[in-house]
Amino acid sequence: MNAKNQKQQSGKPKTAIQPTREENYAEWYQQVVKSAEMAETSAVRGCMVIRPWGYAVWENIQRGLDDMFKATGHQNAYFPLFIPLSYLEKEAEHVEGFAKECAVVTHHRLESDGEGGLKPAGELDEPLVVRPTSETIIGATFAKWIESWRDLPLLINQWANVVRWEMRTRLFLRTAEFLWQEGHTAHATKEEAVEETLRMLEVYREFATNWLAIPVVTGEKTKGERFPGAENTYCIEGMMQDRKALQAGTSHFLGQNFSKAQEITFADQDTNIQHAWTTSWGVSTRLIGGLIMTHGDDDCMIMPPRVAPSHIVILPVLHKEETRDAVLAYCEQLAEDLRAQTYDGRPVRVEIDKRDLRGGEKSWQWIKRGIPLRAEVGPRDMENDAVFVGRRDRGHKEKETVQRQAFIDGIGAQLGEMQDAMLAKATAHRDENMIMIDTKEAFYAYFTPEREGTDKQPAPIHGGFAMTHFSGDVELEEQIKKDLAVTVRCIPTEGQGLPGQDEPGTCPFTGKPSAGRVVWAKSY
RNA sequence: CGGGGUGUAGCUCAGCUUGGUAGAGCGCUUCGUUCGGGACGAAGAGGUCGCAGGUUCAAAUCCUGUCACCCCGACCA
Repeated sequence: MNAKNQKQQSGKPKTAIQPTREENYAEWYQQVVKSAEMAETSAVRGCMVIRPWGYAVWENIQRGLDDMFKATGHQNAYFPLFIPLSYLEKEAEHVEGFAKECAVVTHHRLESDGEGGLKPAGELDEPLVVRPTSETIIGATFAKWIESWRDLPLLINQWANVVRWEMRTRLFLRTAEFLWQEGHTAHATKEEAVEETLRMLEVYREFATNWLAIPVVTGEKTKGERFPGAENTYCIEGMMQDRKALQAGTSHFLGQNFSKAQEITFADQDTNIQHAWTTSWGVSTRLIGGLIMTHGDDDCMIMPPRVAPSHIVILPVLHKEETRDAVLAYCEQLAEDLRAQTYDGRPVRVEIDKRDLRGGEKSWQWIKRGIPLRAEVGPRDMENDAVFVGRRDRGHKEKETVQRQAFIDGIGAQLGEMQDAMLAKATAHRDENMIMIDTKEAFYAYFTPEREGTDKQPAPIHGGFAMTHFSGDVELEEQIKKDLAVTVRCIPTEGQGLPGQDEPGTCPFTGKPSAGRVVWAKSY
């Protein structure tokens, strides 16, 4: 069904994109990615082109996180894209976990196939794996760098692309190639390594909450969901608007598994040779998918100001030739004054859209991109020394005239308010859809879609985060996954104020004792 | 990798059942009228119908294979 048909179909309000979230959430997501001009599919299967408006978001994410990594003592470095196959083979669980999704380079040149085409030639002695993650190649380097306890801790981060040959891909959420950062650290003691793992988990929580306005639950993964080769995996889990969970970042305590596999050893203060304790942690362009699914609405994207590529667009109303130059000059001055203001410790990011397009069309394009503020400026505003302002997290007709100077002076505060409002809204949605469940029947009912009307279609959006006691049986978790496609998202870490989290109780599925509640949900 | 669906103009799609040599809307270009809100009129450009075979006098249409994308599973950040 095309947009036109849908528009004519009924009296419902016209939305900037179709379908609405309620009608078809998965399709809505794809329309946002496309219509907000963030990314598109490419000629290469499973790989995306990140467009300037989407890439600018990634640059802001990088900047914010990188500052936090530096502030916690980490340094950036860069390691090879290619990993010798033998490296990957060293850690048994690790290989098993990644083997199925590795791209492998077997040749190093091309030659003519005699029919006008090219064929690979020069077979490599040892195949190279395109990194799916860099524990092994960085571990091998660490083994060379570390000799003494004085070399520890070693705190390294890499910004890079990785490749995981996934069966099914979705822009930003799961692509064959994606951009991410991976932190890798080595420590003298287990305690220090665990502390590092939790420190970076907290950095991720802080970033997701205060930069992306995505409220997250932090916690530990169950054995079945753990990173291949890790002792413990911790994660941040956000709730999307369809109430499914999105794993938005992970932090792994790797114990001595990788240091033993790769001989990362050091001489301690008693001259004994010891294996180091390592960690790794990462977030990826998937965060942008989380941003879309947390904040977007039926009119497309809404950017939290802190990571928005631009904060405000000035839309000059230029159709009268005699006022054109004056309006433009007024807009230029306004832009200059706004840029002199700061938000989040940096100059306000301002655009002027002078393109010769119809006002409505232009305005809708910026609405779809999710820019926080739109200022329409025409002769009338100029006469009143005012601007006509719309805020993206409010209705598109809810615009108001503001005195120019008051608007300029208040822009930083207004962006801050919008950032806070977005977090508050997302948090309320999360809290509304978080429930404590104490019986197996109630649990199964909660995750079984309700049928509505006569068409027998499952309710498209249902469920949420269910907190139950849990005995920890791997088989039970498997069974529930099979029955309902629901998994334990995490065993929440303490002190998040989650209801009943730390109270002991009884597992509703097995009747066995349980130390505390875990979070169950369907997930991406 | 299993089940389902779709590939036709830049985009969204019709045409396929019943084979006869390419259509619409949007977008784009030009001109005019408009313009505080996703305009209207006129003219114009644009496609070897995903790809490869086969059947046929003739294939977008029928058959086989193949590739890509989407949805549901399995896998996963």
